[in-house]
Amino acid sequence: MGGNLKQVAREAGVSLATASRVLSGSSYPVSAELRERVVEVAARLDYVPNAQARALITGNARTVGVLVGQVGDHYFDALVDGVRRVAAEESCLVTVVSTDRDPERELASFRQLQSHGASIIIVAGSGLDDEEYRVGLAARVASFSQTGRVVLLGRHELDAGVPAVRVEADNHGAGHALGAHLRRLGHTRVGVLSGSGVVTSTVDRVRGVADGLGRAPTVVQVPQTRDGGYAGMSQLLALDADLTAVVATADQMAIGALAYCRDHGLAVPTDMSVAGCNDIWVARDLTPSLTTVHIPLEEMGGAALRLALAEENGGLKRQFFPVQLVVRESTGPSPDA
Amino acid sequence: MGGNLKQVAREAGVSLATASRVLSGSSYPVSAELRERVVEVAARLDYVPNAQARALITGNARTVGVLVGQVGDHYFDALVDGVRRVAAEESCLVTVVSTDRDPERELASFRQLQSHGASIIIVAGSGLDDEEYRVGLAARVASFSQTGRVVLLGRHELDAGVPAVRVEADNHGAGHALGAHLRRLGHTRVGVLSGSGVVTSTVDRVRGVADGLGRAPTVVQVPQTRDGGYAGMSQLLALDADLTAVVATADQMAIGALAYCRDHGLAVPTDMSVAGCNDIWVARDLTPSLTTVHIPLEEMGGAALRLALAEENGGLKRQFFPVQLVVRESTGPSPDA
DNA sequence: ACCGCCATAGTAAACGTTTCCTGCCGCAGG
DNA sequence: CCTGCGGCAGGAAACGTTTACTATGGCGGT
Repeated sequence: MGGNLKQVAREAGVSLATASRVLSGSSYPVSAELRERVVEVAARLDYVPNAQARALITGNARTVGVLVGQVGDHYFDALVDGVRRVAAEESCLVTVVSTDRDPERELASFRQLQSHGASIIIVAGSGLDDEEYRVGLAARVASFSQTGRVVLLGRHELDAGVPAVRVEADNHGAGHALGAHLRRLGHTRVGVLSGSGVVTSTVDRVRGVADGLGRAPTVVQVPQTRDGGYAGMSQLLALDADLTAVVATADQMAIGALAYCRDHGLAVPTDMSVAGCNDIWVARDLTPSLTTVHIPLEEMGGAALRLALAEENGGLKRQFFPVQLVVRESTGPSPDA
Repeated sequence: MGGNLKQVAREAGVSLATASRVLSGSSYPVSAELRERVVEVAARLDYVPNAQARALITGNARTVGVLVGQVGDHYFDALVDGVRRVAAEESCLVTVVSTDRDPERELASFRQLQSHGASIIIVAGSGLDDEEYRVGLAARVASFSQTGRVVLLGRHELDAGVPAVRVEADNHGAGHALGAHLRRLGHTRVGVLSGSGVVTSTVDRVRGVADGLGRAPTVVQVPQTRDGGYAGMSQLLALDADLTAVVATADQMAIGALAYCRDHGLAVPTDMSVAGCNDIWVARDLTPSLTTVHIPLEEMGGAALRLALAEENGGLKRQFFPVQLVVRESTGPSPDA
């Protein structure tokens, strides 16, 4: 299993130190002759430096860990894409680990990333509203921030004392915009398809809808998927057959709701208005195209990493992203009006 | 920056060796009393083992690297999700790095993963049909396979001598199914929206369409995105105004084509049949719902990792996944017939 | 001619683990 | 009573790097 630095040094007839200095890009002066010899031998032997050994000494592995709630969920995928885009520029390695919305797994995964020498950990996970979990996470963050930086992405349940960079979207504002939009259209009986009720971003959106609408909507909690939305639509109508509008806390669920309407002869938006949240790319290509709220998820992901990298020099500690209502064809005036 | 093994050992009044044996789950016998003391101290100090140092000795970091062509592309996202699902079960860490379809970056990234001690590297990247690149990749694979396993996922341009596990889908069959389907519907003038012409999976699909159709379609190469499909549709009609059907090598492009048709008053499928490939989740929720070919991308991703893990004990070297045509509403009889 | 400094090379100590090997103790067999 | 062995603890080497420190030689300044 060839190819370590010692072999290169021996083959090139130089000391370990010299070889290291050449190949690690050190500023220490090495004569042109030796330098060239080392480079040549390294190429010939296909020397690949061992980043683990290097990190053991320098402490910095240029590695970013990202904790997400669920793989395959567009919300997290978009955030991660943003992180990766920046990571590529900075030639950082990104390790994503999914916690499947399990608090215990999230803590364990955090530990695992910490163990593997990540220098930045971005927590985009579930953001659970659970006391024990909160304490555990705070402890992990405190422990890790001695050696690296933590970014809390799209969540805010930890109090300000916790040493972390924060990147957040205006989730309440997103819900509020949708609620107000429906109110302007004359809707009073509104349903909400909500993802898990302990995830802070979801909770904020639901509250926002209520506030924007000026009254309490009917809420059901369902899996945050297309099929969850489909099933939830049926639950909502069972709870209140006179609903004229539905808001989903994520576009996938809204798409499920649209499918339900189509399958059950409900015209959208004539009989039923449907709106989503996040503005996934396909929202504009549906029929009817989906009213939703654009949330700059990719930008947020990118910002998360950038802030963490910049913070070395004491940069910005918090960034808040505004959202924007995108009105399309799936919402219209209430038939009651 | 506390929390290393030496501190735990000192605090517990035992030797480094004993502490290590307790905390690394070694089978070496340690008395119950010391064991308990070590565990207690480790918990109290919040000891987090340094995986880098450990990997330096054991050589095994339980880390999987995945090379993908482009983040945000559903094709790769689905593959990666499959990998991650299995990785979670095996508690492996997954590091994904995007090469943006740049061969040079792909090679560099491969090196970077190798350097960071990945024990398995899954190459799902571009699969370029380029000689120099092929040689470079073969060299990297050969180098890495001395210490780890390589999986080539969804590509086949490397010859059989290269020591790697292979997981492939029947890309030619996918194209063939679509071509044959359109032929049965009486279409003769067919357009193809193709992604990059040097990516093997894409090339295979295009050939498949031609073979299934029994004649050469009009092909344009466009970016493999929704907007690429939209623009490509316009190019195709400029090349042949009498087209009655279009096949896209990925669903996003087909969605763009549908949007183009809607914007330009072409009824689907009456005036124009449109079909995609991959069967992304939203395909059935479009209007009209999209005829496409289901490719088990997640299963393939999962299989890739599983085979690599199993191969330690000399497992299967190659797995081939069949595909299935899914006929929906976006294709119909040719208006010419 | 001597002192000291710069440029460059090499030696060895660290980084945090795991594990080989040696050593101690008590007990059973001769 | 001595020998051997098994259960357990610790010392120290090793993994592949980086880097602080030391060593050498040439050269300019006095």
